[in-house]
Amino acid sequence: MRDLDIVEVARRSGVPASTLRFYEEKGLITSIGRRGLRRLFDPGVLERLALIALGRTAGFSLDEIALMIAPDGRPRIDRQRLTAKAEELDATIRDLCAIRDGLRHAAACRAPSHMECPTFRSILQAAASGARGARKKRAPLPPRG
Amino acid sequence: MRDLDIVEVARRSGVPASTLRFYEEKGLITSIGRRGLRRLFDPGVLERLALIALGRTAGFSLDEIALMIAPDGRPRIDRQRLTAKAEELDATIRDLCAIRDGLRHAAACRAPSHMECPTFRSILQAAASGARGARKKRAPLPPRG
DNA sequence: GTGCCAGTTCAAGTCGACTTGAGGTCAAGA
DNA sequence: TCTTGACCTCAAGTCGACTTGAACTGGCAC
Repeated sequence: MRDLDIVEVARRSGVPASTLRFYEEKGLITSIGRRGLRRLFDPGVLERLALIALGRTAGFSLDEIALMIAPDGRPRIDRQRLTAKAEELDATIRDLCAIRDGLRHAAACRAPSHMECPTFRSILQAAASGARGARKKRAPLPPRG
Repeated sequence: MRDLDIVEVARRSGVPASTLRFYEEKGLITSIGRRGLRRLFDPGVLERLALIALGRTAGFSLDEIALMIAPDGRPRIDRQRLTAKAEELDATIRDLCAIRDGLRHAAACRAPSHMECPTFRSILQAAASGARGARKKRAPLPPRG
């Protein structure tokens, strides 16, 4: 495949040109030259962008991702880090499942007020104790389609 | 239970005083008076804060939550909204499960490079097509314990 | 009564990931 | 050749949820 200009990369990857420039500035991707003003990229940038998207969805920050992607574009990944992140995701998933079930219950429940429904109250309890716990920042989820 | 001053509410709820002031300013909670300078709150504020925490964990913004909590503190919740949010959470959960499995696989996989592992590549594919899809903002997950 | 500390107000700052705006430049079409 | 339109750079702005800083004040201990 021939080199791609920024417009082409944007089109194929779904990542806006402004974001591509931003990523380049951050060192997440590299352009290999210009055609006129336009940046040219190696087609491999598409795979790299996919890797970045993966990392973002997993909850890594751009800075973390930058550390994990080797300059040559191949992932340079610390297995411990991956495992740790997987466990973090597990916790997140458990929470979200509980909340989702709570929402479904609240939507279906016929108690006169949610506050009088034991199920809802117990969900509240869980949420409250979550807030009371250690306040560690969890990476936000990125936009999704 | 007697009225609680802001320090007490902070202690019991785990929510910093600065955040309580911020929430009051936003109209999410209401103080019922002062003792000297200190705000006093009805003990019901604790339940309300739990409700707010629940909403945040579910991915609602503070503004959305403000709309859902009636002035009297009892939830005023649109069942459709709840169901919609539950479905959104389902999608999120599915994504996160896939990513988590991918991370676990990547951590365990013995392929010389992740890029040569078909499983990893297929995960990449999924991430990439996610990025390509409609770019709707998903609410970030709040901090958790 | 007077000093101190922990509360108060209000404005401004922070953080991450981008986006937007103003003004500049280049390649291609008329 | 000249125009046009798209990309360029660089700085600044945005968004959400708070936090922080400076300056102020009220109740309580001494």
